[in-house]
Amino acid sequence: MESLFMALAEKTRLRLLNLMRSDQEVCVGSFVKILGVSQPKISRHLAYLRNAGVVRASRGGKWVRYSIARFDPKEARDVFETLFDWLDSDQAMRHEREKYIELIELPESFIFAETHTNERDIERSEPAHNELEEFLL
Amino acid sequence: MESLFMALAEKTRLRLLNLMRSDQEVCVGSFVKILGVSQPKISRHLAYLRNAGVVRASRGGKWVRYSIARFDPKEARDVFETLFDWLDSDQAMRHEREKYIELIELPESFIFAETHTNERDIERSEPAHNELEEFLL
DNA sequence: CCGAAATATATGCCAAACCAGATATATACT
DNA sequence: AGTATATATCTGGTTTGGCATATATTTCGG
Repeated sequence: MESLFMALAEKTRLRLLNLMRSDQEVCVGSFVKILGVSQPKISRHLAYLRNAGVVRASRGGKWVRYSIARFDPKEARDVFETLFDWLDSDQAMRHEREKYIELIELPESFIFAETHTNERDIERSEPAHNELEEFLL
Repeated sequence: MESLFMALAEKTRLRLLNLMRSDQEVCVGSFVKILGVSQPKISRHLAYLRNAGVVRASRGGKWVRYSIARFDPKEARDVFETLFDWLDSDQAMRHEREKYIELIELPESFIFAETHTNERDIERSEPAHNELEEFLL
């Protein structure tokens, strides 16, 4: 219980969780780009959350996607529900989250690309960060 | 927001908050006796909670009584509600809290004694810690 | 009514532990 | 190879606990 709250006691981690709401799976690259935080920092905080049992990771191809774990006691889930409502009342948090939701709703979104055929791979091998940064601009 | 969760990320502080549920005002001595933790440690963690804006203190005579503060955003209060439900699902927490509630329901409870008449004072001048420790045994 | 004693609470200090942040390096996948 | 992600390490700052001590408030003795 303490470790869960410890996991929530940091801004970056709250922003990470905010993007993982609604059973969304988010890959590290998205975090990096949307939050504008360095990749090692993101990775480290994700490791914190992982160790605290707050998120789980699943590797799909080159990407690792994180999502919020389901908790044993229902009461813990309820805490998260209310936390999310709180996050939603925050202007910046809501904006970041909407930005992410827009992003993944793009049909050509490469963020969640699974295994690709070769054609697709070529598309993806384009300088992806440029497209993404353009979109996020 | 982070500071609030930081305040919750420690067992002693959670136990303190657990005793302050239901708009109860609790004096430092009660914490010390019920939780079995040294007085400076209690005082320190209470100061931590005070600085984080989680609790407020009011002095009544010789005693200082702490209670959970009311928060600005409703969403923060909701987090606390669910936190309390979670605490209540914990065996030890529930027991500690019941112990405290029994204690303050004693009509002769000296825990919250305000200014006393002389007769009363005599009662209180008995070795109070013995009574209390007896009760808590 | 004054001052000493008793009780309740807070704080200063120190060492140990812990944690965040950054950079560098390693690993895994394509 | 090159890209995506993870880990290791170091450093500085924060937290923590214990102990002693300081402050505040009431009580009591004279």
